[in-house]
This record gives sequence, structure tokens and C-alpha cells, in this order.
Amino acid sequence: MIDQFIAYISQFGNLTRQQITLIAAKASELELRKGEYYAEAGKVLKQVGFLASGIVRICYHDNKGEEITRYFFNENHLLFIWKLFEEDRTLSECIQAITDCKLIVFSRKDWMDISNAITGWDSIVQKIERKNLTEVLDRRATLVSEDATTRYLKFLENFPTLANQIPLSYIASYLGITQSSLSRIRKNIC
Amino acid sequence: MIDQFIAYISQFGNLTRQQITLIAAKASELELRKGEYYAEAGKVLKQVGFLASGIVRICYHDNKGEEITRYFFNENHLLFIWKLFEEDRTLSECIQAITDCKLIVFSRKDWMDISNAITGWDSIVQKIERKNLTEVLDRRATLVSEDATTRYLKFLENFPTLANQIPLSYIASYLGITQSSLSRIRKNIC
DNA sequence: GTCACTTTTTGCCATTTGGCAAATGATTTC
DNA sequence: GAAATCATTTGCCAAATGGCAAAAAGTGAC
Repeated sequence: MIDQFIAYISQFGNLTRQQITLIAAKASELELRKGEYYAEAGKVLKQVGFLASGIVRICYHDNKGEEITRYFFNENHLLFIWKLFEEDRTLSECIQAITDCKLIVFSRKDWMDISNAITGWDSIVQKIERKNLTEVLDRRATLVSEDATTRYLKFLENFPTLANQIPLSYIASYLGITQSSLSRIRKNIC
Repeated sequence: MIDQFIAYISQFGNLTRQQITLIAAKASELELRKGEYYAEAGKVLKQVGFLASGIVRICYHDNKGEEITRYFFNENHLLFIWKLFEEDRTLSECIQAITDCKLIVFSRKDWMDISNAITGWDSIVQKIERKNLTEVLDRRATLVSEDATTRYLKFLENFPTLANQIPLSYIASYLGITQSSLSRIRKNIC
């Protein structure tokens, strides 16, 4: 599983064998069952997490107490990497496994050790962070100006493997529509 | 005007007098008239721009040819700083002045010279980039699940100084609603 | 297979928002 | 100040979406 993480990182910059050994030594594995939380709103994000397999969602409670899904991540994503190095690391959203998940995690300290030991690490991580943030931004931002059917079609494009794996209620909430509207939209499309 | 830029940067990290002199030497000023474009979709972003005064909007054309406003920036923002260092610097959106604007600009090369000359520069810029991206993301992403009135109220919160300075058509497009809906919403609120 | 449980679909109607065109208001130009 | 132009509001009706509850379909345990 660590190989998968190394392969992911290597897309963004080269690592020597020594460096890989160092990273592997710091890494630990984490499994989450469907429904479990990786991180909770109001708490501080304490570790870097790489999703090796499974699906998580980012969600929050709005002021009416509704639980709203803001985003999905599937395998090969660093979870909320940008949050770990902001001044305020308190989360406003939670991260929940919606299928069984396997992760590689690093404590914040180990991650910083790696950063100090490996020249170019920060630049690699910055590229990943930028890619993740702009991807989330593009996918969410364009939803605003679309009607419900187009939103759903975009969801299918953006997350082609997810549609049959997760409850429709999460998808509806991600799209900002009700579950019954989504159901009707699906009927019209198929 | 360069002082304003230095003050902005200094929020994110300290600079010596020497470093400030270097930055000032590389900076140049740019004025845009209302309606002029700072950058256009399909072209490559060639410079770093700091908006010292005025308002710009980010907009694009959807597949029906509609022009859609995706975001606004007012003074004290680095414009699309994250885009300048992606592999593909081709813009999918344009940046248009919607009031008269004053900017400080740096060519990509000068910016990289500064980066090489000033230790810690990259880390300062990274903080700014992260702050900008997460701010845009938070503001846009939450719109999806709100109704039109709530969207407009959030716009007023997020951009308190903008409401009376820019055409309602831009605001409506930013909110993903029609101009007539926005007009009715405004009537109900006031 | 049956039961209990959860998820998804459907029907009915209310509400919100869109589409279009005309009217009003604001701004600029001469 | 009048004319021309642009921005905003309004009226009318249609279309899209929401709210609620019941029905149907799917899932897992025994």
C-alpha cells in the first residue's frame, strides 16, 4: 500500500531510493469502516492522510441542522492537505468514510520531518495541494450556474466510478437538490 | 502604491529593507479602465498581478455562449497567483476590470528572480495562494446548497463593499440566478 | 422465504425561479 | 434639457424544484 503512495507522489517529483525508505519508515496504515469518521468538525486535523482505497465525503451541518455533503474523494488523494498547514487547523467540516477505506497516515511531526529531510518535498506537496484545491474549486464552482439535471450529469462526469457506490441522498446533497428531485432526474435520463 | 503591496506581503512574513528594495525595483504599475481585460480565456497568464485598487471579476463563457461571472476580487489580492505556476498556464476564464483599477505587476521571470533571491519568499507566496484558493472555494462552494435569497445575503456578507459598485447582472450571474429574480429578491429584502 | 429495515421512487400540490417583453429609472452625449 | 443608451424593475405565465407522505424496491438477518 505504501508503494501506491510512493507512486502517487512520484507523479509530482522524483524520489531517491533512500528517500523512499525514509517515507516508508514514517508511514502507518489506517483502516476505516463504512460510516466511520476520519476527522470531525470543530476538531484539529492532526495527521496527513492519503486515501489508498475507498471513498470519503466532506460534510458539514448548516444552520438548520441539515447535514450537507460538500465533496467526495476517492482513492489516490491526500485528504485536506491544505488544512494541515493553515494557522487555524480547526476543521469546519468532517470527513467520513462512505465505503470501507484504507489510508496511509503520517503524524504532522513525521510529515514535517520528511519535509526537512527531503529537498524538494515541499515543492511536490505544494503541487499536489494546488491540484487538489483547484480541482475541488472547479467542480463545485461550476455547479452554481447549472440547473439540476446538468449538475447531475457533471457529477457523473467528475466522479464516474462513484454513482453506483454511494447513497443517492449524499449525491443529492452534494448537488444542492432534494433526493426526490434527483430521483426524477435519474428517471428522465435513463 | 508599492508600499501597499509590501504591507500586504508583510502580513504573511517579514522582509528586510534590502529585500523590499529588490521587490520595488522589479515592480511595475498598470492601470486598467473599467471594462478592460487583464487576462483573457485561452491565453497564457504571463505576469503576477496585485490589485491595489478597483474591482475585477473572473468570468467565462459556458457552452451556450452565456457569459458567467465566477468570482470578484477587490483591492489587496494577488490575481490568480496559483495559475501562474501550474504546468498548463492557459486560462479558462478571463479577468476583467469592472471599475477602474490600479495594479502592481511582475513578469513571471522577475517574480522567479525574487523567489530565488529571497529566502522564505516561496513560503510567503504559498500562504497567500492557499488563503486565496480556500477563500474562493468556501464562498463558491456553499452557494450550491442555498436558495437564491440566501445566496444573495451571503454575497452581501462576503463582499460588503461591492454591492453598490457593480452591475446587478454580474451579481446575478455570480449567484447563478437571473437578473429578474435578483431584482425581486432585493425588493423583498429592503 | 419472511421479517425488519433502509433506500429509492412516486404522487400530489405549493413554492420558487425562469423566460420574455414592456415599463421605468439612470446615465451619458450632444 | 432632449435624445439615446444602458440598467433595473415589473407583470404575466410557464417550468423547475421542494415538501411531505405513501408506496415500492432493495438489503440483510434469521
